[in-house]
Amino acid sequence: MRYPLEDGGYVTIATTRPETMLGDTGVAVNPHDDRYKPLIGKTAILPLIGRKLPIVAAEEVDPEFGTGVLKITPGHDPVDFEIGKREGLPAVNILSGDGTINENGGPFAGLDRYVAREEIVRRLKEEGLLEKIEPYRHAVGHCYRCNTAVEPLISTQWFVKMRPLAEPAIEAVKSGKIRFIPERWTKLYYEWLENIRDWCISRQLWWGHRIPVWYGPDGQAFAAMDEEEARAKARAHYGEEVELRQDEDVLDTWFSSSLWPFSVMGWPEETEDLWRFYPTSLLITGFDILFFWVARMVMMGLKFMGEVPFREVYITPLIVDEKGQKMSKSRGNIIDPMEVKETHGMDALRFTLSHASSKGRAWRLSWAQLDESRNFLNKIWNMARFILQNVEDLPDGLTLEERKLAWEDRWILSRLARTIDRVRGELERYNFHLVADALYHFTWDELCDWYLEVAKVRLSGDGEARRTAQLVLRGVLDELLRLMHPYMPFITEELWRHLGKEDTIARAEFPKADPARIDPVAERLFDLFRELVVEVRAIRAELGMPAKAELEAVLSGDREAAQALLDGLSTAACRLARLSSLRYEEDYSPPEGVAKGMVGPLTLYLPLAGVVDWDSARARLRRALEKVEGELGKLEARLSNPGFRNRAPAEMVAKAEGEARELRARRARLMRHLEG
RNA sequence: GGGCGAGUAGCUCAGGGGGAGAGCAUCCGGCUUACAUCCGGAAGGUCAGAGGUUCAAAUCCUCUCUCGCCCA
Repeated sequence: MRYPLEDGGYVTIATTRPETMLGDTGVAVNPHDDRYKPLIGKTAILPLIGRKLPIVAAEEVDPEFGTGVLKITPGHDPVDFEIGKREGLPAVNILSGDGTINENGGPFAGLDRYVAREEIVRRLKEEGLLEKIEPYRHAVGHCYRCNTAVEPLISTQWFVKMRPLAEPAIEAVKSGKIRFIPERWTKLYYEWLENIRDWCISRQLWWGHRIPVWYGPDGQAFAAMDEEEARAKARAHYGEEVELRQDEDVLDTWFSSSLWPFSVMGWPEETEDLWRFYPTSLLITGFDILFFWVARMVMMGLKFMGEVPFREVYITPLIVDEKGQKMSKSRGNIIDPMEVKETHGMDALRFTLSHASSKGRAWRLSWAQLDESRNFLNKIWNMARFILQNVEDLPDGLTLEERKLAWEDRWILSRLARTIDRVRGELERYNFHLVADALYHFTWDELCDWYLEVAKVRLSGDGEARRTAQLVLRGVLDELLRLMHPYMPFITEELWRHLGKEDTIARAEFPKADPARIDPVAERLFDLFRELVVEVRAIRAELGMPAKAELEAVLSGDREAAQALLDGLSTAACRLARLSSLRYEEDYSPPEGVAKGMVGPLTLYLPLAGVVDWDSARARLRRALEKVEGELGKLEARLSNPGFRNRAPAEMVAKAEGEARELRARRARLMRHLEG
């Protein structure tokens, strides 16, 4: 559109909304734009209307965009409004509430905005003021419900003055009355509050909490708790009864939400709940509403209750799909909780979310992870079923007191005690994913893979040994269910009842570790036992032994270690490693055709029959030797560094020396076996 | 322009000063009476790059690169 200049000539201005010209009160150019610099301070004439438009300088104008000349319509554009305010240009509203042009539109008054648009274009064309029309993809906002183009216009709205509210909210965090986890969010919180702007709380919606303000006939506003109070205020003001009209707008939902910590407990009544439960201890929410909600709850809590609404704020990441994209229906990457409920169960969803929670910004959720959780729950179910089947005949009243525990009992009880400690510790630090991890690995890798398998030895027998195993199994299940319950409430409740409990598990005591159960001796021995079983299995698998062949194994080396192992765990070792026998010989001289392996300070001899790849056997030993030499090389380099000996803690030096000693012994054995 | 987060095994991610871990995927072998949604074994990584601090760096500091988000 061409806007004539008072002194002759014209400037050309591009617009996507020609009808807004009716509200133009100025023209702006960029002060650094040489093309238009001379025009600053001059005057343009608004076509069709004749209004005089001062030409002003504004940094906001992008010389590259359009023609580089901007028409200023303070009444209908936010940027123009700012410029207009700065330059003292009047704001003219040309629109009525129904989308028609109002009396400020001169000859176009009464026309629908789109009709007016066509009419204006036609008239400009007639007057030779239309330079050209070209297609353009614009970014005018549309209503997400009715898809109507949204027209910015100036109106009266209610604002909350934020500065006086923000100061105490900053102070509450600075003084430590509120703590953010992870701590880094604190910074963002400060930044927002320190640069806070007044908050517009009027919303032009048809639903919601209506703004509690009533207007008299002359527009005088009366804010009140209800209409009756407003009426009283009006009566006092006018000295007579007048008609009142309530503001038609509703409050921003975040305004109502900011009152939530106390309004849900009955505020403004002084209820018992309010006294008892305000402030709460912990708020858990996503970082995306740190400003919208969290900061505002703090401000309102301090304002109306005189106290912070919560002591700690745990900020979670945002749930996204496995590619890191925000879940949205239009993108089609939604994981629907209702579908998860059918296919995997809510426990699986809960466990997955716990396990996948992290301190980053993305909380990735995928069907693969849900599968993993479902498998874990299935494992728990089967583990519990096995235990329950095996303790059916356990009489009431028996306890572990005074009973002689097997090595494996001491081991699993020790591991459980450590797991309980770990779970409690990580819960206190809000490391939910580490809690999930601890539960997962204790249950699967220790209880199921090792303890249950070893316990089968005694369970298949009878007498007191069987009773002890049963008691340990039942006890471990009992504690483990309580420990897992917050992470998987449904399955644990169900199994709890199968354990014969009357009351809900939700009311049971959360386990507390008994330090006396922590048993490093049993852990060391059981580790050696596991090493033995794994070594036998590995040798068979790698050397291509038939899976079913039962073997006679011989141990030699450290007599003491072998003794404890054979005394307590040889039957279990035979069962788990499929051995027909396991014995110790101090100076064993193996015949031909014996595979050799390393088990801690012991050497394992495994006479193999059948189709065996002896080259692999030697290769296996060589690989072991290479690994030992590699590790030993690094250790010795460290130990020969004077700086390490002088500066590192003595226990680190001692540890390295011990490890080097063991590796040297192992290396010697490996070399001997490779020669033989 | 400013700020924040992420970059570790093929994939998804833990770990956060003492020498690298999980699940899935891959390869080999198993229906061993709780579980094939399972069991056993194996392979796979100069922890984005470059400097620095330290006896010691995936881990702490600085810079660079890539990706994502927030604010203006």
